[in-house]
Amino acid sequence: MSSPDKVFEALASTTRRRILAYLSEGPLAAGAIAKRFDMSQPAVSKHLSILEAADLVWKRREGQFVNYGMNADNLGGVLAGFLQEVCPPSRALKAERRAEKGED
Amino acid sequence: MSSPDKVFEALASTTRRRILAYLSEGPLAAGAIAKRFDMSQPAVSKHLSILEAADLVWKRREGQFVNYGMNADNLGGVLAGFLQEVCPPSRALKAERRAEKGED
DNA sequence: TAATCATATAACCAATTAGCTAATAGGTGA
DNA sequence: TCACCTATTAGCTAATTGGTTATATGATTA
Repeated sequence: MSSPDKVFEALASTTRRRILAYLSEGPLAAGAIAKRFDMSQPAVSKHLSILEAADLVWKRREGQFVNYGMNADNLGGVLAGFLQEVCPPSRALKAERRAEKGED
Repeated sequence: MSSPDKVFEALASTTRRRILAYLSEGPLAAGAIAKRFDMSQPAVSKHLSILEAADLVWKRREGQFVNYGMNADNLGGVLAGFLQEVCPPSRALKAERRAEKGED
């Protein structure tokens, strides 16, 4: 149930995009994420809650810890949907393919 | 020379994403764009300059008019680049392909 | 040159954002 | 229960954003 509005708002912050990139390597507890960033732990917590509201990450309490992980499908879906809406189809898809080349 | 930072900042505004979608149908003069949106002409002008700074649109003066058009390649490139950086590759690309299906 | 049309810039305002520290809540284990 | 650790929420501030109206710039035409 994540609106494109929330996703793009979430992605507008460089810090949040870096958190996502960091999470792409695998799930982590909130504190472990905070340690990597040069800001207070509450600040990171707020960023995580914005990412969660956009459904870009999931969250699961495990004992004292709260683990976060990426929702890659949702991110890909929203961005691809936007590209489809906004790009003259042929050119847009070519650009994606160019970036894909060789992967997978 | 458009940084991802500027692109994501530009895309953070719903109004700007709507302007892009509108421009995807073809180039238009600033005034023609402004008429479609329920806000003042200066406000739209400012949005256009932010889109231009992110290199998401081009701008060309023609007589009294200033025409704007999309830079679809740059948009696609930045978003695809980000997906590559942030998504566990296999899943991310599958999501893009799902959205592409049938197009082109 | 003066009048007019199309855009952009300036100056301002209200609302939002991103950070901080301090306080609170949730969970573990002596 | 108490002490301790982890994480979130509250309350604050400074900076940024997105809009406004008024003014300035640039191009055309009489």
